[in-house]
Amino acid sequence: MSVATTSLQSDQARALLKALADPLRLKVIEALGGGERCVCDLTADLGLAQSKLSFHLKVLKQAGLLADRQEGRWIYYRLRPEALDELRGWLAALSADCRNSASPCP
Amino acid sequence: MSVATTSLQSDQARALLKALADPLRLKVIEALGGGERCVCDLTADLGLAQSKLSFHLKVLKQAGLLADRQEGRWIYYRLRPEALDELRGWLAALSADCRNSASPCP
DNA sequence: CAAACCAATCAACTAGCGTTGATGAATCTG
DNA sequence: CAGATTCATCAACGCTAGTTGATTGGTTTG
Repeated sequence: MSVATTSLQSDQARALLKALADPLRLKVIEALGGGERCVCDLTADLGLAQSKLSFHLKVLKQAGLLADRQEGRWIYYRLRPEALDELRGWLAALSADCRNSASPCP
Repeated sequence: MSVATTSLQSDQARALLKALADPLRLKVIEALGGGERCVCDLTADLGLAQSKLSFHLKVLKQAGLLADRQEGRWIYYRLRPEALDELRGWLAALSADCRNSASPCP
């Protein structure tokens, strides 16, 4: 039996999918895979306009994929792997359901 | 060690995410969770314009999430759970990577 | 306190995505 | 073969999401 992570609603899953389905945001996610980073580092590493990055960070945060923390005038962002795991669980349920499929219409 | 399902490229994963990140397409996916269906059934069940459904089926098929098959003048669509599994694997890798994260910048 | 710095926000613009209604291609029925 | 049925495709439109550059708010430094 698996650890009962309260399974996602369809809408919540869609919000995560939508947030992830952008090339820039995916790069941000991957950049944060290595650990917590402040915004100024991310702009430098990814070569992005500050405004642009800020927009995407907001989207990711609102989707629940990122958490942030302020320290002085820097703001550090980090991944929330729980969000990824929840999405993974949702996909697993979807995949499982479709295997014991009913017989095709005759 | 995990079963080596050749892990997805970032771009391929993004294509899947993008295809899934639409309310209508998600309903189609869920409708096909119960097994193979022909287009006319889907339009009826989901209450969609034929043209609209056809558009989304194309998107899902191009992303590799669906497969189809013709029988007479009907066309049956079905889920490809492999695609969901591949995406799940990709998410797992992402989640795993970000756990053994390097120490935050000092 | 003034200047410098970091990041969020805003308004204006652009482009891509989904919708709509009509048309076309293929198959079956009478 | 003519008409009907099923589905894909197309062009035109509208809307939402992302981009851009400037401004604002908050923090630190001199």
